[in-house]
Amino acid sequence: MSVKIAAMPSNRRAQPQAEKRAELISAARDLFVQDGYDPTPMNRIAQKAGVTPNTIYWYFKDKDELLLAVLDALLQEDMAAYDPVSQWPLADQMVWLVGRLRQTSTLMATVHSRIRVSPALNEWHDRFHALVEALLLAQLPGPLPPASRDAEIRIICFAIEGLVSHQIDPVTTRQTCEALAARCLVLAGR
Amino acid sequence: MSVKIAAMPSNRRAQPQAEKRAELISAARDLFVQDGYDPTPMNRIAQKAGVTPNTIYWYFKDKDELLLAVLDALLQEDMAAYDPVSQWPLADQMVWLVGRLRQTSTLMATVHSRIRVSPALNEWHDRFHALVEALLLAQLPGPLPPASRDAEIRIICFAIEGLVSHQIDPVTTRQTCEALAARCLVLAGR
DNA sequence: CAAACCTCTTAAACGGTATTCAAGAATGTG
DNA sequence: CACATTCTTGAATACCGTTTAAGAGGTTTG
Repeated sequence: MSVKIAAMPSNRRAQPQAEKRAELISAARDLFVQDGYDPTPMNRIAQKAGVTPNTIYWYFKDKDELLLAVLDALLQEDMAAYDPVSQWPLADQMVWLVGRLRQTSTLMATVHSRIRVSPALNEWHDRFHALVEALLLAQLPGPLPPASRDAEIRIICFAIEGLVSHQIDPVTTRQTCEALAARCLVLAGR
Repeated sequence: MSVKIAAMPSNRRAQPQAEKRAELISAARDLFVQDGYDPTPMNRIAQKAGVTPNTIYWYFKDKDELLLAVLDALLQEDMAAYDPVSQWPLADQMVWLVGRLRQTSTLMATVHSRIRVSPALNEWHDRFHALVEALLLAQLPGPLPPASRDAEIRIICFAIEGLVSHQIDPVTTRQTCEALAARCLVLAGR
């Protein structure tokens, strides 16, 4: 308790730090999306990134924390891709979103099944839902009565989740999205 | 290739067979529902049933097959409990169903996340959805145009799944179910 | 320059998992 | 009593996520 009291500045090379982390996230993302979370051993992630499994644990506390980073990366990509879509008709937006999320549907199922076991994942899931609901709220036509408005948003949100996680043919998917959008119009027109 | 050609009649004790199997299913059910599928080792299931882990593998091929048997048992109970409920108003039925399924919501998430990995579980899930949709179809008020009818059933089904798997307070749950039922009335009245 | 230090990497080990194997006990049949 | 079938088990296998202890290699400091 003598010498090194406040002498811990963030000194060294900072670039490789972020780069390696990004490489690990990228490798994990590919494998998680393709094979699923549970079936992908840390083994293979490390191998794909050209590293020993232990190395991952210097950058991430857990396999769960790695999953969290992957989810953040995917969400960021989705948000960027959504930007131009936000001008489309509501039903088309839903169809687009379903198709987009379907590519990572296995991870969506993983998130739901790990919510009870990982508090961090639970928080991420809550933030994700809040985000989607906010986007949906901005897209609803006209002023709706707030009581039914919230219910409507929840229904749309859950329906999208259902369409994503159960593989359903494109025609049926579109019909369902049209039905959801039509309902909002009916409510707004009243 | 000489002696025992066609000498394998199904002879022995048949009662203990089914009893032991039922005990294993019961033990697994309690643990799966309480702690979840993945966090429950075959270890503990065997211990709760007063058996060695290996014994389970004489009655069930897999942990997945054991899960399947548990799901069948739960479904049977739910169906029996639903019988009187089938006379209630549609919204009340939904609220009841959500509350009922919530008790096994962790298993529902497990099923969804293991669909891609276990064909048998996938089939079970398909049958389950077909069953729920058939029940819903019988409950829809009046004759609906078949195109929107199917979409409506899907939406209700997915909304119920969403209400079950995301913990949502009772008031919000009821509001959502009322909104779903109200929509059907609007469509039928038109 | 050298010593101390921090960042990063690794080989090896640990505890836990589902599942399999080989052997044996229990139980009805001839 | 032999015998085959049904059931049970102790031990082993293979894999997994994670930890530990040790060490390279560059950075700072005296």
